[in-house]
Amino acid sequence: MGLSVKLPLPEPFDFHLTVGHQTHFRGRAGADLYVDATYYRALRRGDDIIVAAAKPTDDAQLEVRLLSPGSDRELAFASDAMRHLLALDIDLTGFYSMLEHDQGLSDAVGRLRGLRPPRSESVFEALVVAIIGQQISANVARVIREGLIEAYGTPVEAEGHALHAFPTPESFNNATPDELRGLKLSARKVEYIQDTARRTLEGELEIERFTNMDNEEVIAELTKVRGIGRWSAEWMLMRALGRLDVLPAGDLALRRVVSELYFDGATITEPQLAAFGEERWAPYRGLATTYLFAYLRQQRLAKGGEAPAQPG
DNA sequence: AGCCAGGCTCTCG
DNA sequence: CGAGAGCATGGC
Repeated sequence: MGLSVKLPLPEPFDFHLTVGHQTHFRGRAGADLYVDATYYRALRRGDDIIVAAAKPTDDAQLEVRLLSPGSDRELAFASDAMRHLLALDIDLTGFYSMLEHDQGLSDAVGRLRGLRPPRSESVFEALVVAIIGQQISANVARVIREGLIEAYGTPVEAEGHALHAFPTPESFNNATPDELRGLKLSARKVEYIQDTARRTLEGELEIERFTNMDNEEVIAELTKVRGIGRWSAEWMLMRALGRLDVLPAGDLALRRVVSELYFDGATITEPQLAAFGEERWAPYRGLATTYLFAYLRQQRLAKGGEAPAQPG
């Protein structure tokens, strides 16, 4: 059994699209699991692991269940976590009115109504995922991420499903570089990830340090860290801090999709995309980015035809 | 087979 | 300054 609570759903909210995007429409992606129309996640609270499940109810609410031992306190943690992970706290109305005046964007993402920009559990998770994803294709990054989480995450069972909490900074810090290289990371990415783990353990990357900074201040701070460039910092801003007006203009896939939608396939540079986005999408550049990535993921899925998403 | 992927650092002119 | 090499591996 276990404890549960029902959350009111914001409007608009599409559970399937949001969790599907979080799991790359594959049912499982790293620490996130989406099966039986239920979103599962194992979360860390200090040294404890809280296992939470979320599922929409017939009366248009979101039921959050606590699957690990605990009481009201743990349930409240699980419920807050789900609100954070699924971005239930943000207001999408401004973005949607902007969309009405943007033909290119609404043609591409008009069918994604109710998608919310899902978030990571922590700054550490967002940075590690960003570092893994540098330069390589989203597919390769996903494979490598799976391997790391299986090897270093904490295994948990949730209603018969295998689940992993995202690895701790300690676990990466204690690993030898050779072990991590064995998991398909380049020697350089191993350095970056272990350095990020060490800085996290030393308290240098605590989320509180960033919450009062504006985007450019956060980027300036993070890019002092070797291995974290502008793109990775922007990834962290979107995924960990939930910033809604971030445009990773250096992102190759984003440049290509914008080029297709607005420039007839002509190549655009990073400064061109930055200027275009500022004029066109501010203050919702991050939402536009999430929607375009989701659009790309759906395109790829439709083309590749593998790994069906859960029925919605 | 070879080339490109949701970057970043380092080196060199 | 800007340009170019190298990185690791999966997919086309």
